[in-house]
Amino acid sequence: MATRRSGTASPLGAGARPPPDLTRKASAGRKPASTRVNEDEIYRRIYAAVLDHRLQPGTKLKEVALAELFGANRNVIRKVLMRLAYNRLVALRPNRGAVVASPSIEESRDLFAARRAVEAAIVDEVTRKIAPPEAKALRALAASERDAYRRGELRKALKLSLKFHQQLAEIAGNGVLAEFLDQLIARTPLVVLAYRSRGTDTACSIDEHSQIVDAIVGGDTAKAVAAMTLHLQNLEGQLDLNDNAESPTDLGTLFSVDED
Amino acid sequence: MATRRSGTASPLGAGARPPPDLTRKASAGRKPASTRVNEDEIYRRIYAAVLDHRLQPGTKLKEVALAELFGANRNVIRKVLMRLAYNRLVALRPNRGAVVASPSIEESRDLFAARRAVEAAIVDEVTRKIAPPEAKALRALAASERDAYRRGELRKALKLSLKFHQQLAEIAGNGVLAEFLDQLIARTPLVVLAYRSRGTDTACSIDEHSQIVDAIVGGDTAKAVAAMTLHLQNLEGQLDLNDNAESPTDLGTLFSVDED
DNA sequence: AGTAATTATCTTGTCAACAATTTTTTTGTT
DNA sequence: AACAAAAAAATTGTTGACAAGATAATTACT
Repeated sequence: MATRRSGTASPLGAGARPPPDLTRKASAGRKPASTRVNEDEIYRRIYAAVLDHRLQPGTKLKEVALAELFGANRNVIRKVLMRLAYNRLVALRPNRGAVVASPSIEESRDLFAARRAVEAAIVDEVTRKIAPPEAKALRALAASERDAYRRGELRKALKLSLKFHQQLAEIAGNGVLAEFLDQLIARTPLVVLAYRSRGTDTACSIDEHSQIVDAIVGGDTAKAVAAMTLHLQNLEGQLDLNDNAESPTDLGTLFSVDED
Repeated sequence: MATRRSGTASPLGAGARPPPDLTRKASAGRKPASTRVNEDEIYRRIYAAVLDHRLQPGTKLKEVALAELFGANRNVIRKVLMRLAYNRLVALRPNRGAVVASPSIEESRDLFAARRAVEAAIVDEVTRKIAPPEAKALRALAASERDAYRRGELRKALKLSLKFHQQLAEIAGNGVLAEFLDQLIARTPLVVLAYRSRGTDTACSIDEHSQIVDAIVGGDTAKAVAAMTLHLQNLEGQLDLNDNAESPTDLGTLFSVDED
């Protein structure tokens, strides 16, 4: 029946990054159960599973299944799903449960447009106020990203790429914009996965980050903003965001494996 | 004791606007209780109470009190508080309950900077794609706002002002940016309330909206963006965002009435 | 046989009681 | 009296059970 989970492939591994948290618990690790994981960990697992294509868009995320999978209460799962819904990684339909989100083409375009707006503002501010040590740190980040990429460690490179963008936000010093950027960054991978055209790299084109740093250090805000805009446009350009192709939304829903 | 609520002034009226909702219920009004209100209504009530200064920053929002006040379950209250926390109208401290948020000066500045970034992007896009009927609608909005303001109906004027900004976002057609704007708009009134300098109007300076429309219709994106930026800077300029004054955070906490 | 209605099962939503933590009050000591 | 420690009260966090809604399966009917 439904409670059986013998042959069920449980594709929830580990390896994502901390989410925007609002109601974090202090320390509740009093129960020794091995499979027991806390709320943040569950969030990360599901997030990673979505990003690793282990959970396709449209897949239903049933509360009880997740609850017993993680050895957690259904309430905790519910909270995690709300957080994921807040970041648009899952869609929450009233009385009908949660499904992995299937971003539409339009939504994807909007997402990138929003990133351009937010990151342009960030770069503008960074260019105005950057100090030498911060510039050095940025260069170091871009360098290690490039190295990781050259060594073929795509996963690490992607991680460093994200770190680069977030570092810029931190230097800009605007908490609200940083928050927005986090939301956008959280949503981007799903879009990239859904619409990337065959044979292109998902990672940011390597030296673009270095070029952005150069432009920032140069002190020309317009030039720096242009560099960032170009960078994001290149990323978007690697995707198939034409209206012709059927949106994977419906396809994903149709072919959803429903986890057993 | 705690369950007594006879003399308790319950300052939760009505009159706010729909919040960013993720898990809306379809229809659950099967219970006839008169005091019974649904989740959205509770959200609006608390939101309005915060904006009307009936709930000062720092005021504790106890779950049971709110629950029996609205005739709702504590679970519902919890969800509402999470939504409010998401919009930074309340702060959620682990194991210590929720309090009405007290935005810091820095956060307030960041908020306005973010608004400039987001609304600049919106106006830019609107200027590129606006059609005559939309322009007409915008003018009508600006006009009725001005009229309401002249008639002294500040509340209505403020509402129309918000509507104007949201209408721009809708015309721009970017759902993500519209979402961001909603978040920013939701947070703005609390900041304005906390830091407005004596003797200034809270509402947007009247004809600025009309001027923005003029610039948009003119087709010059730079000019239109500048008009919007100026508008937002004027609004921010009406506030006391200097570091000298003690932040109302602590004051609010100290003087919190704690609802009875 | 194909389709509509009904029943059964499953899933989410709601609720109230219990546990753990924090805050307040009381008590004892210097 | 003032401060520190301990007890009591209040508040949040967690858990499991029940109810309502939605999906799937079965049966009846054309």
